[in-house]
Amino acid sequence: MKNQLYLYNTLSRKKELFEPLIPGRVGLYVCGPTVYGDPHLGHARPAITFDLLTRFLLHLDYKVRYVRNITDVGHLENDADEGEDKIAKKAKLEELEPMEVAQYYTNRYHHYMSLLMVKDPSIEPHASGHVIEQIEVIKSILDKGYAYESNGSVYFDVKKYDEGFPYGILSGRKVEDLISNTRTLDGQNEKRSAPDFALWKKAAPEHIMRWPSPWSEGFPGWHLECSAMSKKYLGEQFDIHGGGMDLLFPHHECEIAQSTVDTGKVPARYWMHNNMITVNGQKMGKSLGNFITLEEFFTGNNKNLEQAYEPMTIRFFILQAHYRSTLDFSNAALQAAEKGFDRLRQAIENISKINPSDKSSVDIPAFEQNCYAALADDLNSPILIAHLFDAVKMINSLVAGNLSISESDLLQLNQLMNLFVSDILGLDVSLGQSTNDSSKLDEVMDLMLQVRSDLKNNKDWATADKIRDELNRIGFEIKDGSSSATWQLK
RNA sequence: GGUUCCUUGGCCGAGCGGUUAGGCACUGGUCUGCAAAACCAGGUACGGCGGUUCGAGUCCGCCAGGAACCUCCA
Repeated sequence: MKNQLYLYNTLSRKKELFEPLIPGRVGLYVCGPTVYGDPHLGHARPAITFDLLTRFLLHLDYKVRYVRNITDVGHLENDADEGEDKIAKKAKLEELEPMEVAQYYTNRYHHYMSLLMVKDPSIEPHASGHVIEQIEVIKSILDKGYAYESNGSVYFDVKKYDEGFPYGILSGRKVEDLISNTRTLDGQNEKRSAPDFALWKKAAPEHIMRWPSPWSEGFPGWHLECSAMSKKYLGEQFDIHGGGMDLLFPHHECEIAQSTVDTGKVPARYWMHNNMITVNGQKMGKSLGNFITLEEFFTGNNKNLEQAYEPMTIRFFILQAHYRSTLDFSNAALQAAEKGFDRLRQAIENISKINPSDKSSVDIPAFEQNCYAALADDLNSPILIAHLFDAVKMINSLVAGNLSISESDLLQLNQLMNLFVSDILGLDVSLGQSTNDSSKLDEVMDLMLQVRSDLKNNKDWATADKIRDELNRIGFEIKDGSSSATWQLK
């Protein structure tokens, strides 16, 4: 029943059958956050995309080692002499220890990811904890002649690399184009050529995050941490490398070049890139200032938000679009997702109300096959969700008695809904009623409904409706059935 | 300027050569004292112009509009 998994590989620009290097095992590396700002909706996308991938791989019985880094050093704010580590800049602004800032945002990231039901990676290496490994990679590249030292900094020689290796295999860039089209930046004089990128940067005097190296007191270059840490934890070659599309160039292209010189191999065989989340058609990003933090989503405290949204609404919203498509944020879209998810949630609750028959008029194996086929086709979560809504309709019809289902099929249906909704899509469908005092609440509500029933029997519609309306106002939804009434918290 | 990608119904969002995507909203019906929920039924679509094909949102070309990357970024 489980299909073979096809994944879109950016390297080949087509869907490919996924075959791991070592049968039964998957090495996955995903570019994690730079911890200098609060996690926002953009951070949720790759986290959820690769969480879905991991959950599905685990379900397919692969042993997965999922490495997702924390970038707490190494990305430059400006080029060359103005070079300053982002973390350090923010730290000075707030007069905090740089690592204190990094730790604060790392904690925040973890907190919000767990609210979104994103599972922890197997290993979460910090760039700052792997400076030694990064220096080793630089030495290796220098030894092989593909890097040069300049004024205490070390640069990767892209032109030389391009002579013997296919620079641009991932992004399709050509070195000549890069040379002629690169925008004029300050301090290019240390580099031999514009596309060259830093492996090690000498720290400016005011730069407080610095480490000793054979070349200078400084810090590792832009793209080095991923090469060094993926090699350390997943080996010279591993299965899947993931990240946002905005990292495709230059980050991943440079990573491939570094690793190829260092180890002789393209580090990952499958490269997966999630698309951006946009606001009014424009990328949601730190530098654009149009991002909404996850905290704001959950509290509703942002001028762009008409209301607060539950973490599961956001997860469902993201999963309703394919990971390689842009997804446009709007309150209307979020609210539609909220209602849709609620219907799904309610249907799962309703499964327990179904009475089995001798035989089925529904096709559960077909439903199962459809779900697996959707996931196997490059993690097509929107198609999977469409099939789940077919099941919602099926469940409600079964409850209404329009369809019939055998006991074994019912058991199977229940398991499949649980599998796809909870285990694989990672959606928490519990309705959030606290269990502590719910029994007393149940008793009170039963009493209210009993009183209403008596009123209705006496044709006192006005009082009966008043009770229903008032309960509605408080937040209880009353559903009058033909024989009895039920209620639920809205 | 270079590279890559996108344009689907009121909104979101799949599909990518021939058969209902799905959700939200909307309309009619069933049920109900009336509602709500649920169920049944229904409508609205592939940016424009050419081309390939028996047949094109789906392939090709041109045009228009938009985006991402080329600079830290998920």
